[in-house]
Parts: sequence; structure tokens; C-alpha cells
Amino acid sequence: MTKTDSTLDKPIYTISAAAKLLNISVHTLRMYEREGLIVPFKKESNQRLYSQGDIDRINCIRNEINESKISINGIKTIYSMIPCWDIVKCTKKEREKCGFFNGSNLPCWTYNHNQNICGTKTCRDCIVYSQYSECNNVKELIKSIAR
Amino acid sequence: MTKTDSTLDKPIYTISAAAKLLNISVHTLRMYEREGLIVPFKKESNQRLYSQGDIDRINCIRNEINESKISINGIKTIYSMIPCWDIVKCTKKEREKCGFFNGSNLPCWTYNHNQNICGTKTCRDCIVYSQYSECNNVKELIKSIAR
DNA sequence: CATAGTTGATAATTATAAATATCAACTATT
DNA sequence: AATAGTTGATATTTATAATTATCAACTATG
Repeated sequence: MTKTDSTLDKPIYTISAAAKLLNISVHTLRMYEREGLIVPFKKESNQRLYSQGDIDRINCIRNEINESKISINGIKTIYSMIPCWDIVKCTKKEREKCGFFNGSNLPCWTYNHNQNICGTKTCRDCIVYSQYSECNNVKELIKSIAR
Repeated sequence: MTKTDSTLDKPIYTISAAAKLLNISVHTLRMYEREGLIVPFKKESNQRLYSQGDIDRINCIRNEINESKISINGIKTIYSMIPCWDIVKCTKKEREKCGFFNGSNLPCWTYNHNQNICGTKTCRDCIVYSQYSECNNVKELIKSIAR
């Protein structure tokens, strides 16, 4: 892992610091989380912390909402099209029993999947969430899986 | 072609008849068209005509807007993820010079593509538009192209 | 232990997307 | 030729998504 990557991933901003950076309210940040757009780091005390990667991600989401005029439910649906099953290399059998694969229109990281290959892994640490979910780049992901 | 198919495709409803069937105004229908969600049949006089398939399609779109709370721009972006290049079997070379393939976030049928494989074909008659663009089923299309 | 910041939940507000209305000019059909 | 319906364009209205405010209880940190 490069220095840059670990810098991007380190949860350092409190919710109020993140809100200030993003020029939005803390309530909006919690709303995005409730909607499943973001998965902030949580301390044992349940306090949220955001990394620079989180800030970048949220800026991207806000651009989709404010400039591209895509509603939050639209973004969720777009996220649901990320081919995580190809990224993490699910087997045919694993796909068959995965509720997300079989019809969810929510992001995979909002889907309870401790029955499948993801097990108890924290979605925040999964490459699907951390590296393959730029909200404005899902089409490229789709192209990359084509036979 | 089966009898059912040709029945579905036949442009028989005027815009006012279609609006009545769908319980919306004619203005809304023209708006959907301007936004690129639908491509109604046009007579030589420029008058629009809608088939039963069009009605079904619009009902599906309205369900996404009103029930799933996906904005029109969201639906456009979702449509842009339909892998038309796989459906119509574009070659690698054709994909390289296709502006839609290379980055458009609008439906392929709103993209001027008389430079590529589609040529001067009417999008309304293309299977991508007529058979592979159920707005609530794009995820299944994506799954079907995976290697 | 005191201050500043956090938590979740509910309510209120604001911004704007979606839908409709209006208009004059044009077209279809009887 | 007359009526009903169409066209596109602009303006207005309505519905509601997105955001913010408020609250009391709880937590972090100097």
C-alpha cells in the first residue's frame, strides 16, 4: 500500500470537521449514511470519523445530486449496479444464494450479507466500497466486466 | 414475429389518447420525449403516435419516478448503462469510435450515432430500445454480459 | 468536572424537479 | 370550411426531495 493510500483511508475528521470541509450540515452527513451512500468509520463509542477518501467520495455524491440532478434513490440504484460479484470473484454458487446479486436495487454495502462470501467483513474495508464505487464511474466498471 | 409482438409495436394512440390511458397530461408526455426517455412514432406530419409497448414503457418510467423516487436524470443515467454494444454486437473498433460507448451518461438512443454501427437506423426500431430497456431491469442486463 | 461536540429522532424549512397551464400557429378529419 | 386535436415554446403551479433546525441525552477531552 502506498503512503497516499493510507493517508486517504485514515479516519481523522469528526463529523463537524467533515461538515465544515464539505460546507454542509452534520445532519446531511448522517442522512447520507442512513440512506446508505456512505459508511464512515465508527469508534467504539459510536462516534463517526471521516477520512480524506470519505470527503472525496461525498464531494462526488454531492456533485451528482446538485449538478447532475440525480436523486439519492437514483444514486442508490446506480450503486446497486456495481458488479461486486465480479470484483470480489464470487463463485456461481455464492451468487445463487446472494440476495444482493439476486435483485437488490440498493448498494451492496447496505445489504446484510453475512450468509455469503463477504461474511462479517466490514464493508468500509472492502475494495468494492473503497475503490470501486465512484458514483460517476459505474458505467466504466460495467464495461470492464464484459466478455 | 408473433401476433403479440406486432400488436405491442403498432403505433395506434394519439398523444391525447395515450395521456388519457396513462392519466397524465400531453405536456408530460412531450417532456419525457424531450428528456430522451421515450421515442414515439412520428407520422410524416410530425404527429406522435404511441403503441401499447410505449404505454407499458411509460408506466414503468412513471413507477420509477413516483414510487422508487428516481429523478428523470437518474433514469437517464441508468439507461446509459444498458450495454447496447453487447446487445448489437459492436466490434472493438466500432466501440473505439463510438461517443456513446466512450462516456455518455445519456441513453444511447439520444446519442447521434450515424457515424457508428447504428448508422441511420431509427432507434425506436432498435432492439436495444424496444426490447432491452425496461427501466427497472438494467441490473439483469449487466449480469447477463459478465464473463 | 466542565465545555464542546456528539448521538438519534422528530419537525420545519427550502429548493427545485415534475407536472400543468397558456398561447398562437399548424394539421387531421368529417 | 369548420371543429377538434396537434405542434412547440414559455410561464406557472404543485409536489416533494433535500436540507436544516431543534431537542434532550450522552460522550470526548483538556
